Parts: sequence; C-alpha cells; structure tokens
Amino acid sequence: MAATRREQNRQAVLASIDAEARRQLARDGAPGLSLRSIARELGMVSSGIYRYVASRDDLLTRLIVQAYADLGAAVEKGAGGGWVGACGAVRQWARRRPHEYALLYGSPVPGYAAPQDTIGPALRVYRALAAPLREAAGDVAPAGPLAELGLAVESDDAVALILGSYMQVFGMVSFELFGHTKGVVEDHEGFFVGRVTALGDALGL
Amino acid sequence: MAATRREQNRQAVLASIDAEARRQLARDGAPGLSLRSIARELGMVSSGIYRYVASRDDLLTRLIVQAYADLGAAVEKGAGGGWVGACGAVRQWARRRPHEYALLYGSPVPGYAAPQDTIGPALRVYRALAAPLREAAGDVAPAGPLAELGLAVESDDAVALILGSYMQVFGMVSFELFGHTKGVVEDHEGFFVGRVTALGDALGL
DNA sequence: TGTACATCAGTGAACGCGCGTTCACTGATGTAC
DNA sequence: TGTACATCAGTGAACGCGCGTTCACTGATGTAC
Repeated sequence: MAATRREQNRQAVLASIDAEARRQLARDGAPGLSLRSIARELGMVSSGIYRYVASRDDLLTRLIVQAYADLGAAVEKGAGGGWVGACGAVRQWARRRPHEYALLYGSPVPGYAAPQDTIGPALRVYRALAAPLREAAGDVAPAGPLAELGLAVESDDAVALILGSYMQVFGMVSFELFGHTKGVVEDHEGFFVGRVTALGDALGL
Repeated sequence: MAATRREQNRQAVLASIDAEARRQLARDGAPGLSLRSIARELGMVSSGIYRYVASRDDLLTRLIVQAYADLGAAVEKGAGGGWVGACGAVRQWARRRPHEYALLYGSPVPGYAAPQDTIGPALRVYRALAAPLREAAGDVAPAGPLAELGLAVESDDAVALILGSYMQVFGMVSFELFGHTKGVVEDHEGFFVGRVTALGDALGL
C-alpha cells in the first residue's frame, strides 16, 4: 500500500488535530472547542484545518467516536473483574475524563445531531458491560432484544432489569460527576461498589 | 409596604426578563442564552439589562432556581399518585422541558460554578420524591442521613437503596431524553413505569 | 401642598474579544507516459 | 530516467456574525422638609 509521504503526513497532522482537540475538550469542555484555536495551537492558519475536517460538527463526531472507543476499551479491560469491575471501569474512566463523559452522556450539544456513525461505537460500551452476564449464562447464542449485546434474554422483565441496571450505573456516575450528591454521599467509591454489587445480585451474578 | 410605581415596574420588567430567558432556554438550550438577545427582544438597549441582572451567570442561577422550583412543584403534585406518580412527574416534566432538565441534570455549564443558592431548591425535588416513603413509614420524626428529605432511615444499606433508586430514575430519564435508548427501548412509558414499580417494591412500597 | 435633592431606569457609544466558513492563490508532492 | 500534468496542503484576506461588560449621561420617579 506504499503509504506515500503525503499520506503519512496527512495522518500525522490529523492525529495531532485530534490530540489538540482532546486536550481542549479536557480543559474547557465541548462548548469551548474551536477550530480556530486548534489551528492556532498547531501553528496553522485557521482555514487550513478545513483540509482535514469538514466542519466543527465533523470534529465533534470524531471526538465522540474516539471517546466511545476509549471508554469501550476501558470497560472491556475492567470486565476482567466481572460486573463490578466493568461498572467500576465506567466510573473511573468518567472521573479521569469528566468532559469526555459529559460529551457522551451529558446534555446533547445544541445544534449538533449525533450522526449514525456514533451508534456503533456507543454499543461497544454496553456490550462490554454485558460480558460478565454473557459469561454467567454459559455458551448460549445471542438472541432476543439484547442480541446486539451478545445476550440471549427473552422475557421483557429480564430485559428491563438489565437495562435498568445500566441506567442506574450511569445515573450514579452522572450524579457524582455533575455534583448532585453534595452533602448526601460522602464515600462515593463505597456507595458505588455497594450499589453495583446489589445490582449484580439482582441480575443473578 | 406601599409598592411604589418604580418597584412595581421593576418587578414586572424582571419577570419579563425571566420569561424571555426561559423562552430562549427552551428554544436554544443554556449555551445559547445571551443577555444581549434578551434585551433586544424586550426592546431594551443591551446595557440596560444590567440594571436587573448582575451578569450572565447570575441569570443562569435565577433560571436554575426557578426550574428546580417548577420541577419540585410538579413532583409534589405527582406524589399524590404515590412513588410511581412522583417519578412519573419527573419524567413528564423533563419531556416537556428538555432543555431545563438538561440544565439541571445534564452536563455542568463550563465556567459556571453553581452557587450555594441552588442547593436548597434542588433538595425540594428529592424531598418531594421522598414523600411517598415518608407516608409509608407513618408518623416518624426525620432522623439520620436522610433527615433533610424528611425520612428516618439509619442503616447504610437502606440509605443506599433509596439514593440508588433516585439515581436510576434520573438515569432512565436522562437516557431517554439524551437519546441513548435508540433501538433498544421502544415503549419508554412502559419501560419507565415497570422499572419504577419494581424499585418501589424493593423500597417496600 | 410645593420645592430641592437623591435615587435609579434606560440610553448610546465603545472596548475587546472570538468564532465558523469561503475563496483565490502558491508551491510542493505524486502520477502517467 | 525524465518530463508534463494533476493533485492537494497550506496561505492570507475577507465576510458576517455575536457576545459580555463598562461608562458617562439624561430624564423620570421618589423622598424629606
């Protein structure tokens, strides 16, 4: 495939755009992201960035996809520690990257409509969380409404129990990160692990 | 107290500032809120608004406080229908006012630090959600970690069960509103009521 | 009841800032013969 | 291997926009005597 000099350069520049964008995202949050300031930081004239990225929304999409991939990988690793490990990985990742977490699971960015491209990457996280359930179930072929997560679950109640558990996990992480537990929860780690363990019990793990 | 003409006027203008701000919030979301455009809409010169509001952050705080009060009132009304009614009121309110909900429970607005003034109003919502639990417990004087919610609960597990339920409720609402249930949950109403009912069972309601 | 002074709402101009995006252009890299 | 043409990265200027906030000022409303 003989990556030409040009192509190599292009990939390198694209990578540094992504990196700088992530840096700014981590520092200022999504609303503060600006193509001009990224170009500035890379020593490029502001219009030059349009050779690499079609628009601000396009860059946002790239960041979202990358963030899902990063979180997905973290949860896959955490799933080595079972359900509690997988959930803990979500929480730890969110604490390390609060603005990325907010971009994925917080308020939608106004005027930005998440394109189809972000759905697949988002699924990876849910699939990773499902891994411990899959293992507990043994060698069963995926089927039913949660087949996309690799699960074979038929009853509506069981499906709802699983999805509800997911939502509680993300609800807890959001509350902690977004500051809604002030004065009520002191030991977030303990609270989270306790709750997640209880959810695991209810899920039959 | 002889409200002077000036004072009456002042209150009226302040109210119309709030109203216009809420209109813009509902239309564009919090990031789109601008003092200049509010002034413009009220036929006032842009600097004039500073007679009423100290800064953009100050206006945001007003909106947050009002939104909590509005949601709090809605949940209090919904609590007439018990735990399920109270939780349903959260969901319905959020669906009617997605941007307000996002302002309260979504990503924090970057650069804005919620002042002390928003804590009290936020509590009202949790207190309203606790009303059905309070009633189920009979006439017990509030005590323990959740005394602020009017509850008398001592065991850490019971406290965690209640808080975890809250967080699942808000987690479900956020997932629905922020579009994380695409292709998985079809009947949101049914899913939500089912889950909330199950949570109520676990809470002994 | 009338007058003198103090308060305050609203004006208009200005400061200083940043943004996304388009466009015609130059010069370097790559490709086909 | 060398030359002619095509592609593409990066430039620089410009368009058109909006924002928060300050400040000195005018004129209306309120208060004290």
